[in-house]
Amino acid sequence: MSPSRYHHGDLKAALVDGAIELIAERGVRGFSLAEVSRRAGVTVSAPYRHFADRDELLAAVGVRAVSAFQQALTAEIEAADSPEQRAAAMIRGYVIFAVEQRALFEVLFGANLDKSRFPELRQAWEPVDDLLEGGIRALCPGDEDAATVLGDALEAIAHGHAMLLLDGSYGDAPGTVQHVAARAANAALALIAGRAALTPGSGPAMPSPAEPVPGP
Amino acid sequence: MSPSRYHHGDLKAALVDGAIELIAERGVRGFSLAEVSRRAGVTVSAPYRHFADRDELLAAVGVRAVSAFQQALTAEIEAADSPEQRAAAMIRGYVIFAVEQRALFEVLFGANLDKSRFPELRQAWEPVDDLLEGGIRALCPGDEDAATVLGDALEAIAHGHAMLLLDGSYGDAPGTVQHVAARAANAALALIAGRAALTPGSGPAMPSPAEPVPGP
DNA sequence: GTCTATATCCCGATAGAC
DNA sequence: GTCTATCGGGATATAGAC
Repeated sequence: MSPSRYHHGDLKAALVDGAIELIAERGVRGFSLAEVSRRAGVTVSAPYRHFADRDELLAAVGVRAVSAFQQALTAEIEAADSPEQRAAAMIRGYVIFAVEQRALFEVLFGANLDKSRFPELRQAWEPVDDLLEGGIRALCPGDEDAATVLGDALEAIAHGHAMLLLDGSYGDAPGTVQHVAARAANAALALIAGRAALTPGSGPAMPSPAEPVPGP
Repeated sequence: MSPSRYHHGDLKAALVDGAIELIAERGVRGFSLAEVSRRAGVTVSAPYRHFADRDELLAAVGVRAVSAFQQALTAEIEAADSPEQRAAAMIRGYVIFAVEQRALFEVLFGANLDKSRFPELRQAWEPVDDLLEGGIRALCPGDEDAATVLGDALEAIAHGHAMLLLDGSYGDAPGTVQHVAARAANAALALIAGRAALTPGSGPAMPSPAEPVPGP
């Protein structure tokens, strides 16, 4: 069955798939190039034909993760019919993605990849940025600063719920994911309803140093 | 002079201190018993006289972290004079603590300690939980469920801002920490102002959770 | 209570054979 | 493109000397 020399069909793709599986099992911390190689049935040196080092493989996973994230958010948005509902749907999709694609989510926000080294990663984020930012802007027509502040707060709501959910802070009873996602969406609606309190000083006293959308 | 040996000193405390320093430099991921031992000036086997294993030292750091967290939140609360301001102050303290005591914060939320193994950790959390949930209850007199939902949402706001801030999503310009903490507090106030949308089913009938709101 | 020494395991990365 | 072999590093943890 095994010839003395064995050429893999598409090792590069197999390594990315294996990395996702491994991260799903052990988290980003438990990821290692060696273990991924083992699972792909190749020696630890084989991956270096396709990736310069460990981080380059992680970055490839990251690109796929951003794409999946974008797809998930887009799917959620399509079912909504008002700016408010669209924002709530995005928050809901954000939380659900974190759980259902936990490995990808961990790579997105926990891999600490060097963005300057992997410009394709930063580039992959752009459509997601547009998606999030554009959805929020509809809530604050003609007020860019307000949209940025509101967008950051909404994202923090999504991210906070997602992280605490992944940490197990909400327990693991059946239905918890949908429950928490729904509550995150409701929190988003509550924040939108009370958003007048977001900018206490009516003027734009504090220009934001923040980037509109995250990306590790 | 700092002693290079702890033969007759308090190695246990020195290890906890060193662990915090190390985590502050390299994060929880970069923590290792070996490196902490090196920094304390003892061999890698010495800590095993005081801690059964690596996680037991981390748990000791965790207990100290919870205590410091509680202290930070309490200090913020004391300066507030209304339930809303108290909640906002807690969120602000939460975010600032995450940055100023980053190592402790990482242990609290990123060490993934087995709480069933370290009941003292779970016990240490109880006063903090009471602080967070109790402060919220004043906003929802006589409605425990609403208080829980609101409390979880507020905590998610704090946690989301803190995590994104630590991840560098908001950049590192001077003043960013105070700025983000203030925005998190404002988001808390906005959420409180619009909290009717948090419980779409039980509150006064609202046809749509978020109907058009007067713009800025 | 700490040290020396050791066992065992993991990792990332490279050189050269085929 | 993959393998074999290897280097250099680090980790946790234990046994026994002092």
